[in-house]
Amino acid sequence: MKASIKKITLIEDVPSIRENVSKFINLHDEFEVCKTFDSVESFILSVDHNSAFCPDIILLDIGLPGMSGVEGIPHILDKLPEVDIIMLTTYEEEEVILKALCSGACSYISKKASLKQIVEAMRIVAEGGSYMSPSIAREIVNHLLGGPKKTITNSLTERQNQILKGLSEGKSYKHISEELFISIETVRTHIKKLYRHLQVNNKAEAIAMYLQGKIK
Amino acid sequence: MKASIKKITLIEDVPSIRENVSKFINLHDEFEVCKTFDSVESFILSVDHNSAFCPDIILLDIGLPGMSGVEGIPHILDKLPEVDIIMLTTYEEEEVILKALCSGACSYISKKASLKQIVEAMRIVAEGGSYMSPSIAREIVNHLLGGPKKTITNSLTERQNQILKGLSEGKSYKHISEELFISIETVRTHIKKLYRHLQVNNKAEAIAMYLQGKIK
DNA sequence: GAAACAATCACCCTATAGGGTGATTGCGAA
DNA sequence: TTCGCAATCACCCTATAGGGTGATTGTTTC
Repeated sequence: MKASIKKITLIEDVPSIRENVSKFINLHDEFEVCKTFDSVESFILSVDHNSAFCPDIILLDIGLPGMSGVEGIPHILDKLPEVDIIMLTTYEEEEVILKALCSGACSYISKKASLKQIVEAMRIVAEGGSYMSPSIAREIVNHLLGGPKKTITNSLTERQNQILKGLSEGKSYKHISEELFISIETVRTHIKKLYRHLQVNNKAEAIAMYLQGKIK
Repeated sequence: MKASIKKITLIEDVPSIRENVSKFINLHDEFEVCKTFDSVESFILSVDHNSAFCPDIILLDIGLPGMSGVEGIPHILDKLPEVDIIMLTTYEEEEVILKALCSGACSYISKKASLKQIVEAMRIVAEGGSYMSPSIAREIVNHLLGGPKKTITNSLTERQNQILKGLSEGKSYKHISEELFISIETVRTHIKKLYRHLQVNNKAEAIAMYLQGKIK
């Protein structure tokens, strides 16, 4: 693993940054910048015209003209599902970074970081890790909980939760009633009450709340 | 903010660790260990009997006798929603740590880390951040994508996606048909086809797939 | 230019969901 | 000990969902 040279592609619209970063990366034996692009569009075109071309890591500017870096991630992963994407950010814009990570980027690094740090981030990623600053890490942990503190607002009874869980698994009222050894009428009663409690009018909305972790 | 002394509670079953960590933390002016407990149960009891008691940060052993640390997190957050929980782990068991973070822990630290590092992690958390090693960070990024590579399997047509989106927002067939300027029969046809495509039999299952990001 | 398929619409029928009202039991808090 | 409320069940009615079959139009692909 350590022996193989990782192929790097850089997508960045500012020529000077493109050149400086490329040069610095190429000073390291384990990395090699294969190609550089000034936009996601031109990168995609290149991949379409040469299916053999497949970098190991893409350094992707977050603020590109035309299609932004974040928008570009799904398109890139669509073509190259195995590639590791590191976002290059100007500031630590937490929301944008979180969105990039959710879209499939596996790490990010500030352009203000030293070139040394950029290479360090690439090493971490090449070894299957992901660099993350404390503030972004916390942001992500909050995201895991489905939004900071909105979660705690609603809360259902045990029974209501059991039944809502059943609903979200696609079970019918009848099926649920049989599983819980209660009448289908009782199931209906619980559902009516939990709808009112959640202020929704149908299964779909209730399930959406449940799956998005806005309950309990 | 910096001026206030953070109140720390330690939940750890091994007395020697409890004492050593407490003593070391108390050497630092910004932190103060208020109380220590040997189990989540005894901590909860204490909170119930003294509602005024509210630490800022809880250091929670992941491998406790009785209720484990991970199991204890929701119970603790139920009583003290605002508290920051740092898990104390023996090894970097990625699955367990991920589960702990999903349950509401905001960071974790290895017991093998130096006492200095534990205090460092506490500082990061006190400032609203979260410590995270590269391997755990990567694990979490993968989790954000809803499991490594399962996502890319299914894919629906544009129309099917629009309609599924409508369904997951709780809209009726009729409502959707009006929004898209098509007949309700057409909506029904699309839905029948997308159900077959996703191998489901009702709204609930389709919505679950949609919201869990298993589509497109 | 035939074959495949997305998008559109129609009619059949049954099953399921959703809203309203009302009742009983049993528990825990005021 | 009354009040509130969770859990249980019943019957009313209408709206919506779901499955089957079949047809037309237009685009894309081989």
